[in-house]
Amino acid sequence: MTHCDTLLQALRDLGYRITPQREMIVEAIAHASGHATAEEIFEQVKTRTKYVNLATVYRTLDLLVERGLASRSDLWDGRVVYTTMHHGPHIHLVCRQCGGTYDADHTLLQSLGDQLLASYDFTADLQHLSIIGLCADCRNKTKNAH
Amino acid sequence: MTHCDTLLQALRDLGYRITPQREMIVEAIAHASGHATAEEIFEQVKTRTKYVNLATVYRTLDLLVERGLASRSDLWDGRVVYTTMHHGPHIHLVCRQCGGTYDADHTLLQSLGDQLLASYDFTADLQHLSIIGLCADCRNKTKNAH
DNA sequence: AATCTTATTGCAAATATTCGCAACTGAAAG
DNA sequence: CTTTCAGTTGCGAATATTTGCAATAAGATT
Repeated sequence: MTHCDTLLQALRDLGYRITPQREMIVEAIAHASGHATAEEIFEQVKTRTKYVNLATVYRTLDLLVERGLASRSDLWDGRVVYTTMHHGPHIHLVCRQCGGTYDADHTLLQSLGDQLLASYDFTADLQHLSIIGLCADCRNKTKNAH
Repeated sequence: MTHCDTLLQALRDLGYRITPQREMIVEAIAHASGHATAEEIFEQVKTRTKYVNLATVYRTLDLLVERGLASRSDLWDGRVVYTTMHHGPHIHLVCRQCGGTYDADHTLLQSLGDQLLASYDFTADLQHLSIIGLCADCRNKTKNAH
């Protein structure tokens, strides 16, 4: 069973209808290498059919995220990217000054997740957490960046 | 020295100009109890003067965040709130299904911050981190929420 | 296969946020 | 106190995202 099929089946199991639009959107995001923006996914699908609307793409992506089948990362400077959970987990370190992004080992979050579950009964999605901060470069030239 | 003055002085020290607009925006956010949206801050300032523009509010807030003087939290369902660093640090747990938010003890992030600095030379802003996930209520009724 | 129920779509309008650019004005220097 | 110049503002236009609503069509039922 391919990754797409897994996702589609998950949606079906949750009681959602599988429309041609959803199928193509899911295929697009599943096959995207790494992260993709809503716009990119829309463009991708549009190369295959004219029966898609950007609003539907947004709605489908929201749906996937809401159900934990995809993740949405707010990359600071306005970029918002989506990935299926299939994509290997990692932390996004996003520099609030230069907007640069760096990947960090997600196992650093292991104990945090456990504690949130134990203490707050909250199941954290730590697959693609974004953490804002300052990268080393920007920290060293903090005074002259405007 | 009041909290506002501290912020304004910090901006001045960084070489930014202190305009009446910035002064009022800083006062608004500093005095807001807890979190405030850009729109709320704009409304607040507008009760005092007509010489403010929403774009300026956004620009000033971005500036404060960029310089680490305030934090911006993306509260999932579209709400984006700002707080000065003065506001006590805590983790925002945001449920991706019901949109509910819960505060968690930020000391859970202590070691994470240390490790990110040690391993990636990245200074993480963990004062008001938002973590997406599923709250206990929503986890227990996953199947019938659409 | 026809029917029915209601989730889903498309479209256009509403929101939220950002950006380009000309006019304006802090604050440093004289 | 005046000048100067780069940093800021306001405005309107561009972008990004969401929402209301009528039309459409999955998928269950018969």
